[in-house]
Amino acid sequence: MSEPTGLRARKKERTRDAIADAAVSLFLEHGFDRVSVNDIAVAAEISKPTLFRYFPTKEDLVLHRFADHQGEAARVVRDRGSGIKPLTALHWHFRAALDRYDPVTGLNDHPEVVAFHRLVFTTPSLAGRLTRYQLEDEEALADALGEGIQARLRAAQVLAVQRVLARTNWQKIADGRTASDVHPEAVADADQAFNQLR
Amino acid sequence: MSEPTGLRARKKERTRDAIADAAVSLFLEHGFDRVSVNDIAVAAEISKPTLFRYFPTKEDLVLHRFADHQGEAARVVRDRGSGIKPLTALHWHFRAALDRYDPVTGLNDHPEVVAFHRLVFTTPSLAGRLTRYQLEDEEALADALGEGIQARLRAAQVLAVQRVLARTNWQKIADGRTASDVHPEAVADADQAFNQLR
DNA sequence: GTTACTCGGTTAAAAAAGCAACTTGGTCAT
DNA sequence: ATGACCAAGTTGCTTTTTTAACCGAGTAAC
Repeated sequence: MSEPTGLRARKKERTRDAIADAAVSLFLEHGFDRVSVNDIAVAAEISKPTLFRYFPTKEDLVLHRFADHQGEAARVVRDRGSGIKPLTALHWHFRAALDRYDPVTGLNDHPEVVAFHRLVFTTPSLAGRLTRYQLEDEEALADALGEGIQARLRAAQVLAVQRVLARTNWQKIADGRTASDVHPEAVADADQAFNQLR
Repeated sequence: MSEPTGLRARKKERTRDAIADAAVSLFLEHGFDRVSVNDIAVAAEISKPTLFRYFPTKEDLVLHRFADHQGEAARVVRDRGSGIKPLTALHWHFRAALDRYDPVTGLNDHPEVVAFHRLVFTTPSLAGRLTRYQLEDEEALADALGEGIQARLRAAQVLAVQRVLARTNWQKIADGRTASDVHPEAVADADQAFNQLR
């Protein structure tokens, strides 16, 4: 089942996690701009070039969590069962994410996750970079949906909807409500939004 | 004060410790001969060639603790203050080791240390290899003491005395007594032995 | 305005580690 | 004794990491 991870692969993954963890925890403590990549390298006990071999930019130290979900929407569409419309596949996928309180849905009240979201959206360079990821995601989804301007438009609308939903959920959490409390509304919002898309 | 240890040196030392710890704990649990170097490599999460880059033989995985004290007697003699006789320097050094319950004196009742001694002295290949270390130690001490057969003889006698003292202490500990209980006798034995050497 | 820092990011060379396949020597079964 | 196996070390090759030095942009001092 699980790939026979060699020693090399296992250590690489651990190093990557250690770097990202050190970075995020330093960022949360002091703010993105007050922490240098050198500080992170020292905290993670690696050298600076090694850090950049794992993450292309300082921003990616934070955004890799989004990056890891790159192209997910496109994949969902491509891998949907036969006879299922793209939009329903995406809808189900989002609802499933909601049900497991996946952080990407904004529906997660773990303090760490909340602080992380705050970090991303209140740091300009991070928010900026995040939109680049979203653009690529959008392109991939467009390709999965077909060709021409039509596919592009639908891809943009779907992702815009998902962003609005996530942002809405996050806002309610930020106001102090719990994830499980918000869950029903989140599901209702999602259903309405996806139905409206058709 | 502390050497400015680079990243490389620090990690190397940690790896070395991790290997040795994994090895000794496996040996203590299953016995020296029932544990393969491969088992150790797996437990320490390194590859077999890497293991042998750190320790030349399987025995050295255990004996490095003695190896790290290699040439200590010689050093004590060379670094003694002016006007101090070699024998007194060695005497004081041994007494200091007794006072801090250094495992090399045999005067240490930590279960781990006791088990470790048992492991070394009941495993033929280990005991054998240990004598090789002692020989080298003896040569170094002889060189520090001077030249000729005279120096050699004295070196051999000093180290023989230390071995007897350690073995005596260890025996008492093995009989169930505590280190602090044995300590006065150990000091008296040492004083007598060293005085007799003059 | 020049000087000197700091910070994000890169480069080249050398050390270290991983991997797989090999040698050597012993043990056991047939 | 032959062949199969296992364990201690080794070898050659590749990948990863460290190190120190550098680049280019920004910025504060004077």
